[in-house]
Amino acid sequence: MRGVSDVQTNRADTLPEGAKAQRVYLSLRDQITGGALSNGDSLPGEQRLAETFGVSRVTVRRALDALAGTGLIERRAGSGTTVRNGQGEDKPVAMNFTTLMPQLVEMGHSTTARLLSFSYGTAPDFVARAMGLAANDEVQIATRVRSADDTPFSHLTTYVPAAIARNYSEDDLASQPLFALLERSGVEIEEAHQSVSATLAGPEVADALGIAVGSALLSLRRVVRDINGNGVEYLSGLYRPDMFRLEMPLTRVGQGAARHWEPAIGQDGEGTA
Amino acid sequence: MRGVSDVQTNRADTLPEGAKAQRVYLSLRDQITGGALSNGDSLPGEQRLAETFGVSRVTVRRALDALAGTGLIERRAGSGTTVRNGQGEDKPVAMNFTTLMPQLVEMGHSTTARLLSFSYGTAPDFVARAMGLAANDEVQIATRVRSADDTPFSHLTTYVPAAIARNYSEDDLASQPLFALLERSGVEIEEAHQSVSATLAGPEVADALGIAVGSALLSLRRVVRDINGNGVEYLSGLYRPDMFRLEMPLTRVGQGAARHWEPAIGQDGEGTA
DNA sequence: AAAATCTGTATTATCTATAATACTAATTTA
DNA sequence: TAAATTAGTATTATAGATAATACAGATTTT
Repeated sequence: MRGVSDVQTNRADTLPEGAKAQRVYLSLRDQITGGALSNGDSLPGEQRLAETFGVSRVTVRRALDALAGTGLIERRAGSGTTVRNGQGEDKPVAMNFTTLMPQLVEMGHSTTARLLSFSYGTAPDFVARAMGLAANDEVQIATRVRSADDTPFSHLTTYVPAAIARNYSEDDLASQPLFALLERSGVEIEEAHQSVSATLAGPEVADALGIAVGSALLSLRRVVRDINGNGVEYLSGLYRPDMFRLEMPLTRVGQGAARHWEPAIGQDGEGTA
Repeated sequence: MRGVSDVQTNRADTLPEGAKAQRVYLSLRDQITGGALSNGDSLPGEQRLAETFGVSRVTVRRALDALAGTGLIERRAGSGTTVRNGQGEDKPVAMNFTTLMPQLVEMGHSTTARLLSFSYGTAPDFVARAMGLAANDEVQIATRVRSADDTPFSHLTTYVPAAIARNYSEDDLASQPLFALLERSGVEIEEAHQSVSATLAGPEVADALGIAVGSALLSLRRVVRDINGNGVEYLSGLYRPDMFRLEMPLTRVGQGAARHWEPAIGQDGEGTA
């Protein structure tokens, strides 16, 4: 009854039931995947963890059970618990600032898209406002999940004015980046505004991304306008932080008071190899 | 025993305790903020919601209590529950891409900093690796919390090589952006690499930011290097998504195959007024 | 070998989320 | 006005998460 869950490498569907155990689990998990706890590191003892989190040892135990189930930690009686962060950081998909719009083509990974829903309807309030549409304007609403090497990493919902959206098909959406489709449709893209934030995974998104409800997600909102200032795309994207990072290499240019930062294009901070 | 919690407008501290209530809360919240439920919309009755989610009415009630606490819904006996997606978005602190390094000076808000901890020690593995230091190199480790209008919104931990850090005092850290202190110390900053992701609030950070353990946080890692390629600062920043957004206005420049995106400097997408 | 530390396991008690039910008061609808 | 629907409130019961405690087995340290 938990949707699609028995996948090959679903290391994420083991959330403990209790609320406190959940927090301990999620907190430790993020410390590991986030780099605060590296591979060989040994965790504090269960008793100490219990004190740190202000819960009982049983609760800590549940969280550790879940973590051990995902393979993130290894426990040995007498010795202790050590981090088993499957070594090399797993190379999450990195979206560079400058290659941001072209939506992750050629990333070294083979990314695929799956269309979850597709419909036409009136634009929601906040979309209409952001894009500068009338309240009754019709838009195409599509939700897609993108995967890298068969692991889903992003949940994207796009709103495109119906007049523009008619220029491409449903199949196009599943196979090509929306960005390319827009330009193919003759839209002259001029400006975009992006806002990055964070949120928690709700049931639907969690299911689609193969993660636990309550996991942290990177949230990105994007409004794209053409040369006339008309909104042509509204994107609401949710990304798994363990699979996806937004990278921004910067260099400092100019002299004196005019000295400021600019994106370092053409060079990757970490390398995408 | 929950640390500082009775703040004026902390709407982020309302995650329900129970696991089922959490799911209902997150699901409804996402439907609202995601646009599936717009402003004036009225929700189904509590009894119906209970049936839909397969939980009891008490559980639904908890979720709704939390939603009402955040101001996302409004409940009236006899009438029902309506979505109050308070449109104006509450104007959180917005950090523009181009003004990113100067760390939020002149934001329209009065931001203050509080020094949580301050010490010298050997750099953690991941810091040493990222900055290109030897494993035993000494660094200054400082943790600060920044607040806007007395509401904390960011939790920053910085690592600076001891040799550089000796050039400024502990008091300097509490009053000035680290960035300014570095340049004052004669460091010639040349390059930075930032990585944005998301994570969950652990006990310490949650307490410092006045939010609930398990809340979503925007996570930013920054490595700054000087003209010789030596790492001079490593920053690990956690930001409350309800108080902080990373904004990126972009424009499309160039022609043909060379057409690409560049940050639109000097113009704010939302306005910082 | 002894001591200390750790996970593994078990037991019991308590607290709390959840469920089921009933009722009141406000509001809308017929 | 009467009926229906709704949120607000309260009560009771149950199940499950959590806490507190104790001890055994494994491992490391002294």
